[in-house]
Amino acid sequence: MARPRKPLLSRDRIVEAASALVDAEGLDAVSTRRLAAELGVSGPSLYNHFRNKDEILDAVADAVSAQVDLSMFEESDPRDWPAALHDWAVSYRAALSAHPHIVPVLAQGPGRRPAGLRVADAVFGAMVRAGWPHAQATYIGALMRYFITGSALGSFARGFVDDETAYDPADYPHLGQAHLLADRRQQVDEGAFETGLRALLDGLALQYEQTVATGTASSGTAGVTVRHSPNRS
Amino acid sequence: MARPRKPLLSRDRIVEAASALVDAEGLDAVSTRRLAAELGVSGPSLYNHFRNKDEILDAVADAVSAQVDLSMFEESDPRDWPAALHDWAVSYRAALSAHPHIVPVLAQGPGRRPAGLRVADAVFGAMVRAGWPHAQATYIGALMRYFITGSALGSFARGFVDDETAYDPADYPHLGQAHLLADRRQQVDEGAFETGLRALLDGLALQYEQTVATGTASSGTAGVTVRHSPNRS
DNA sequence: ACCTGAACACCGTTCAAGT
DNA sequence: ACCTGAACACCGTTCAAGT
Repeated sequence: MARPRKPLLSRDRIVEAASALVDAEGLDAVSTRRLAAELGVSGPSLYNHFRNKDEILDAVADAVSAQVDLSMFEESDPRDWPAALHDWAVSYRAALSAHPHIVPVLAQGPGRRPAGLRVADAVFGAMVRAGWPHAQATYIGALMRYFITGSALGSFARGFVDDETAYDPADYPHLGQAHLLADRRQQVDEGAFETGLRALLDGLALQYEQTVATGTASSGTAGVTVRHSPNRS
Repeated sequence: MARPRKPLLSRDRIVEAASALVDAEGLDAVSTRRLAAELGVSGPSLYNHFRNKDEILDAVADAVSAQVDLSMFEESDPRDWPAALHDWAVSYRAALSAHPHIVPVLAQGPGRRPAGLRVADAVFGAMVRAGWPHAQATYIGALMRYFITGSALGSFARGFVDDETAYDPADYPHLGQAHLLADRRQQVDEGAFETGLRALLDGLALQYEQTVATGTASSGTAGVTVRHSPNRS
C-alpha cells in the first residue's frame, strides 16, 4: 500500500484528529507517531501535508480562533463599541475554555495563523469605525487579547494542585484554604474575568470620553455608550 | 568518579544553568542531557535533585517570580492601592520581559511555586487592607496576573514573522503593513500594556468608588486616590 | 548520599523506495 | 502525489553498580 488512488489524509483530517487528541489528553500526548496511528497511517505520512509538527499545532490553534464570534462588530452601531467588545471577549473566552490545552500555543501571538489575524483585523476595524485613532485601536485589540488569553491560560482552576498539604497557611497568611477548593477556584476564574473585563471596558470608555468624544462629531459627550452594566452587585 | 566527597550539583546550580540555557536558546533547547552536559555531569544526575524535568522548569519560573518587587504593598498608604498595583504591574512585566522564554511555564497558574504564591498573597493582602472585600481582592490578584502574563506571552513583537509576503493586505484590510515592522511591533506592545493597565486601574477605581468607598470609614468619597495619571496624551 | 553507564521506550524528521 | 519502512540523532526516566 504505497500510494492509494484516493489520498488517505488531508490537512483537515489531520487537524481534526490532532484537536481531538489535544482535547482528550493534552499537548504532550501529541506525537507525530501517535497522531498518525490515530489516523491509521504511519508517522512520516504527515509530512506530505504539513512541514512539521509545529505547523499542525498552529492549525489546531487557528481552528479554535475560527470559532470566535465576530458578528457583533458588523451588526451593531459602531458607537456601541464597549458592548461589542464585551460580547466578543465573552465569545473568545468561551472558545478558549472549550479547548484549554491548546491555549499555550494560541496565546503566543497571532503569528501566521489566518483566523487569528482575522480576529485582530475585525477588532481593529470596529474600533476605528467607533472613532478611535489607529494607534489606540491597535492597542485595544492587543490588550484585550492579553487579558482574554491570560485568563484562559493562567486560570486559578488549573493552577493549583489538589493536595491541601502543599499550601502551608504559615507561608501564605492571606491565601485562605477556601481558595484552594476545586469549585471555589472556578468561581475565582469567573469572577476575576468578569471583574477584569468590566474594569477594562469602563476604563477604556473613560479614555474615550477624554480623547475621542470631545471635539468630534460624536453625538453626546456624557456617558458615551457603556452598554454593559457598570456594576452588578 | 562515582560519588565525589563534595557534591557536584545543587538545586541552585541546576536552576541557574537551566535559566541561562532557557534565556539563551529557548525552552526547546533544555533537555536533561544537554543541561547536565552544561553542568559537567551526566544526565541522570539531575534526578538526585529534582523529581523530573518539569520540576526544574517550575523552579526556573519561580526564580523569575522571586524577582518581582513587592515592597510597594508594604510601604505605601493602603489607600494608594491603584498606585501600588500600577508599580507592581510594571515591575512584574519587567521581570517577565527579561526572561520571555520561560513565560509559558510561569503563566500556567501559580501552582505549587512558592514565589508565585507569595506574589498572589501580597496583592491579596494589600487589597484587603485597602478595603476591598475578600472576594474582590482575590479577583484583582487574578485578573492583574491574567493581563500581565498575557501581555508578556502574547506579545505582538514575538507573534509576527519577519516575512512581509506572509500578510496579504487583501486578506486583512485593516492590518496595515506598518504594524508588521519589528520596531513598530514593540511600540504596540508598550502602548497596549500601558493603555490596558491604565484602563484596568481606572475601571477598578470606579468599582471601588461605587462599592467600597461609599458607606465605609474611607476619608473622601470622590476621586479615591488614583495616583497614576488618568491620561497622558 | 550522589554520581555513573547501560538500558527502555519513546521522540521529530529525512529519505530512498514503491505505486 | 502520497504513502511506506528504515534510519539518524535525539529524548525523559529508571536502575543497578560504584564509592
